[in-house]
Amino acid sequence: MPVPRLAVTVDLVVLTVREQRLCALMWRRDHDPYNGCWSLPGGFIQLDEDLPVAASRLMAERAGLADTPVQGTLHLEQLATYGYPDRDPRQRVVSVAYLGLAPDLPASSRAQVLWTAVDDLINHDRAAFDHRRILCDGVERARAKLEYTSLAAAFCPPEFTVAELRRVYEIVWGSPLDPRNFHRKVTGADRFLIPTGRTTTRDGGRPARLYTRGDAEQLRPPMLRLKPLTGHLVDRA
Amino acid sequence: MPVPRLAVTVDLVVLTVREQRLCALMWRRDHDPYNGCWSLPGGFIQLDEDLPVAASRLMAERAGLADTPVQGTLHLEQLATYGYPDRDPRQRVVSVAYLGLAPDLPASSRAQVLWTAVDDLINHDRAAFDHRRILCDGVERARAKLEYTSLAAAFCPPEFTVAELRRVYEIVWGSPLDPRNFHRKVTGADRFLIPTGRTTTRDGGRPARLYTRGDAEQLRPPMLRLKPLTGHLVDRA
DNA sequence: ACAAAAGTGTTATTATTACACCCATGA
DNA sequence: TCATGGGTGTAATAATAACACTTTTGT
Repeated sequence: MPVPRLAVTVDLVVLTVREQRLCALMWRRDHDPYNGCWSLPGGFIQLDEDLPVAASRLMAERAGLADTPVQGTLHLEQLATYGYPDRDPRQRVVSVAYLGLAPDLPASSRAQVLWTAVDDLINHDRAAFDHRRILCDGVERARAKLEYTSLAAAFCPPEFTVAELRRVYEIVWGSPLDPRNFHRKVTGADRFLIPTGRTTTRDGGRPARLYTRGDAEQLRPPMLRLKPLTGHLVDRA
Repeated sequence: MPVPRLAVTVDLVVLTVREQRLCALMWRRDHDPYNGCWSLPGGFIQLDEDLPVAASRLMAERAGLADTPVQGTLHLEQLATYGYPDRDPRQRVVSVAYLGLAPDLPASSRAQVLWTAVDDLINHDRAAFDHRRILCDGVERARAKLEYTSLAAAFCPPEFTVAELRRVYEIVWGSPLDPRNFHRKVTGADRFLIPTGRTTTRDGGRPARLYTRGDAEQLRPPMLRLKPLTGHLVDRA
């Protein structure tokens, strides 16, 4: 019996923190289906292309973000795969979603792709296909990973202050953190932050020390947010 | 330009604990490529079939485990997707891997599918395709999730003792835990274990209370294993 | 009675929380 | 000098780790 063959796409959930809000890079559709709705940037994978390669290519082509705008800052990881039969009304498409975290960069020059606040996207639901669901899964993954990894630094410029890092946590989690305790926790964690020796006053007040991200990928014990949120699983039979 | 179409499979990493070892359900290949090697049970998805449905179907067809041998015990979740171009020498295949956790059940009656110790599989490397890599990712996911979820109970029969649960942790993590502290931790966690009132002496010694799994999915604060292992990411561009 | 495993108590150490307080800059 | 945010100290609470010790069975 013949092997069924399907169209496979890569969709990107690219998140950043800008203007005190968690934002996602969204594509404004200008034709049917879902004309006028927001969709995640993405596209079909090529026959000779590995999945992460396709994700990087689409990040440049469709999201307008070159692979390494600042060295080492752009994070890209596989999120999950979505494949129920009628998720695209035209044809069956299996979509491998990738999660990208970026500092506050200028997006593409194209007007079609825009940073959009995640809250608005989730509440007003003008998202095409199942992209609201994929976006939610990506946001929840990012929230969870801030707890036990150094990923928050991916939202920051190459050099950042402890308070800037804290604001990332507060905006992504949507809850305030004690500045003093946060400071001790992240500066006390082994290999988590590396002081550069420089300082900045860009946030006003007393000069703050600047750090770069250390090579520790895990944060143990984790930073804990209260209310674990009803952790809705990505997929379950 | 035409949309490329690819073969899509679902592969299963099904884990259990038996005879004091962590075991995976493996398929002994009897034809090329990789004749004589072990491969993960799996197969092509059908055109009208959602991914979790395909995973359940293949769990029955190829792994010989019916969907609910014991109600609620069998856990199935999406693991990751693998798609680099030459992972199957015959044709390009994108594979969505699922992770299953099961109590110590008799596997299929077919001789072709067998419980095999994970240590041996990883050390001797007689695995077909990239199935060693997928297996490792599944094992690492299971290890990590024992820390902060109640998933260890998925390896146990419907009613189990605290010591049986502890042995799951010890075998999956490969390191001993203090029985007293473990006991207090899991019995003290809210909604984690529900006492049935019954006891058993099947492990010898003083009768142990039997529990069923509670409805808490998270364990906070987490159970922590030392040496976080070099957490190798599933996928990264 | 004894071995074996379940389960409880206790204490030292470590981490988190919730603050008071001081420090260094720009205006 | 004052407002603003950066950074340190400290004491109460909670969690963990490392034990001694008691309980309840089978043999």
